[in-house]
Amino acid sequence: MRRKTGDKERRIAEAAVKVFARDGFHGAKITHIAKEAGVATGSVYLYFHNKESILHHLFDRLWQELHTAFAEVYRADLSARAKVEEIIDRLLDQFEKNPSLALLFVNEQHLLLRDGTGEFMQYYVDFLQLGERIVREGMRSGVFHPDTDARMFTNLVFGGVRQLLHQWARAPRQFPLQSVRSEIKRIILHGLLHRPSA
Amino acid sequence: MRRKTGDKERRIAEAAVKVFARDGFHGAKITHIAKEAGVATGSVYLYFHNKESILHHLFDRLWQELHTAFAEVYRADLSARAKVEEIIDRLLDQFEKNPSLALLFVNEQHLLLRDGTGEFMQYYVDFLQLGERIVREGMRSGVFHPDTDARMFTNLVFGGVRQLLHQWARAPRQFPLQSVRSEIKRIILHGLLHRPSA
Amino acid sequence: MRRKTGDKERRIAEAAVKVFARDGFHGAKITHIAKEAGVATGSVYLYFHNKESILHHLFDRLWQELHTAFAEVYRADLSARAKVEEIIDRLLDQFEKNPSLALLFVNEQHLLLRDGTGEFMQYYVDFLQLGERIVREGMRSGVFHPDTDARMFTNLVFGGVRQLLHQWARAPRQFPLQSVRSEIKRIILHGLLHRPSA
Amino acid sequence: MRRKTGDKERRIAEAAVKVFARDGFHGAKITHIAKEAGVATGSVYLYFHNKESILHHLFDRLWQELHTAFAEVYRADLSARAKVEEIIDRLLDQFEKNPSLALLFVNEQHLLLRDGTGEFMQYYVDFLQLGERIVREGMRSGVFHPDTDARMFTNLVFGGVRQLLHQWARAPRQFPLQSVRSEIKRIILHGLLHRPSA
DNA sequence: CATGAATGAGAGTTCATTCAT
DNA sequence: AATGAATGAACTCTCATTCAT
Repeated sequence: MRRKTGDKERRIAEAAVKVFARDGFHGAKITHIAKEAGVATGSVYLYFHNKESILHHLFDRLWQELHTAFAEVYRADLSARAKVEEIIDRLLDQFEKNPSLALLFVNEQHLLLRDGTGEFMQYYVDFLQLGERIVREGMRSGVFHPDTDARMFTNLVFGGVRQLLHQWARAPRQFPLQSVRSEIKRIILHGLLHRPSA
Repeated sequence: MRRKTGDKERRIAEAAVKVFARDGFHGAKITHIAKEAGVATGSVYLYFHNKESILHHLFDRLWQELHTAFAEVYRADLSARAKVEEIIDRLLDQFEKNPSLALLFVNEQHLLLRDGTGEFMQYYVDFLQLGERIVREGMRSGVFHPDTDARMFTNLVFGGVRQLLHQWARAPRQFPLQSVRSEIKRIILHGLLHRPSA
Repeated sequence: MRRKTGDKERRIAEAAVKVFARDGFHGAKITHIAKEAGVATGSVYLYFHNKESILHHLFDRLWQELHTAFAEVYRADLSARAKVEEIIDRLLDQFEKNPSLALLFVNEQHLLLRDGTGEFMQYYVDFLQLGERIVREGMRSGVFHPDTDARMFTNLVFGGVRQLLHQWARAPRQFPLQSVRSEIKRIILHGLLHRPSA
Repeated sequence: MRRKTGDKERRIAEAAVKVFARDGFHGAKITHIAKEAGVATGSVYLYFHNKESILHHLFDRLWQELHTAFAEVYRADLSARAKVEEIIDRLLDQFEKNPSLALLFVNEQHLLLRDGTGEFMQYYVDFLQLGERIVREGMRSGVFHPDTDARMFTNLVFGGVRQLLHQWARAPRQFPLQSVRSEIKRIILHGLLHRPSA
């Protein structure tokens, strides 16, 4: 028999990231994914139930990894501020090596949010709650401004990071990830206003 | 209710906003848009060249309006800080009456960004530059922190607003636009950190 | 607009009879049916939900017509024997002009019997019951043999007619419908045995 | 239970009868047949050239057995009437132990009749001719009615048996094979009419 | 011989777009 | 200008068959 090589699923998944990122989920043709993966069309269906399940798989995996990273940060012995900074870093780390994944993340997640199902959904919700919890932690300890709305803050930052990730993926030179990291932190921590007295 | 007068184009455009928002651009069927607009399928093609051009039209119009609003703010006799606040308000104003438009804005714009063409593209780029200019203006006058990266800041805020707009459109109760406005401003102006001395 | 000509559905239905009869349901391609009907592929789906529903439609219509004919016979003022003969005639009448319909009837009905749904199913069951009732009627009046099992008889005759219909459709010369009619009647009424005394 | 010895071909054939009967030839998947036979998918192709040839094989074997049985009857020292009765019995005997085989016989034979090839075809034609010969034999000896059309009669009976076999396979309780046997014989021999004088 | 993963041609169906009325 | 029936290209998915192991 022809033994399952074991990397075929990964090859298909990686090809899908690339093609979904390039053509968008609806513009992506299974045939192209198969070709990109060096596999026959039908083989895609040996590993994935259908086109949409490939997308689900990718987001499930992505968010599972993010979740793991975030949980680690959350449990770490760090100040709330350090946790906020670390989470931003971990989020960006996830995409640093793979701009295609960033484009997928930024452009296609709404397809899955629409129906609200999928393993990844739980991780996504957890992530937002975790962000809120850290913010409240910092508020209790007096480091963060007491009037902060934790949920708004978390979403604001998440959306900002997402947008910058998008810009980076489209033009890495103009938005070097190193600057992205530091600028995000500076702005969300200190705000835009200049306070010479501080 | 308006009857079949000369406003068919607008009726189709409005129907498209609704259907695109509900079903997504690719899930939306021209037939449904026509029905929603109270118009025959073929009539859609009397006013729009094809499906994609409807989307282009919607984004062109949206960004043109945003552009007008932003330009007004930019030229106004306001402090840089007030301009930043005002721009956020104008951005949210645009969607306040129309959650469907917000969903369209948030979920489907990437389709048009992909190829980088379209009238709206110029307005979008202009908007980001205008944000940068205002930030630099504030930096020069000493109100904004001198180390701010204007482009990063603008994108961060734009992404954050986008995300909160999304949340609002999906669950208006949990993200009342009024709170969204004030929280965004507070956070981006003062940052997350608490400075009792300030 | 392009007015619905009204005969397109019939053209498709008739083409389907022909193609199903020739190639079998599974061997039949929608494309071929469309071409045979002088219609575009997609047009088939304006009139029928899917391939299987064409088959359902054909059998529904066929059995509805048979049902009407049978009910007429049943209600007529005829002896039980005359009714039996008449029903056989009506059954064959239905196919006399359309050998393809006969092949469809003979070869593909089992596909629909499998799941037991469809409008036609009721007519089919009714037909068999009606046959039984006529036989019992004749038994009561003493014309038919008292030991006859009405259900078995009905099925036997139905099966026999079906088989001869099949042979006729495949080789009309060898099984002229006129002989088929008279032979069936002779055999089922008098049986195979020769009784000189009778 | 037999283990993987040299009987794979038979195991596949038997599995095929079951699966073809249950799902129909076109609904049957080679994979399912293989699984049912306890064999790998590819192994099916070691014993059969392709899917259709499995069907051919089954019908060839079936008709060969029927042929043997019929030939035996034909050569036996029996009256024409007894031969007719015996042939009906032998036909039903063949399926008595295997309702799946009956369903296969009844529902899928038309697939092979279509092209008219296959070993079984000869046996099938022979069977019909043999039926005719017996009928003529009985006519010559004066036992059967002289006006009988032997070919029509044979087909009528064959079709009737087929139909009753079908009913039995679908609902054995309602059509017990024992009653089926006796009723068929009674009806075809004596006919439906009641003749008190006889 | 046996295996079952891999193949890829092919079919049903959808739907943006066209066009006769 | 307006209509909506008609079109047909194109895509997803299936599954009989093959073949490396």
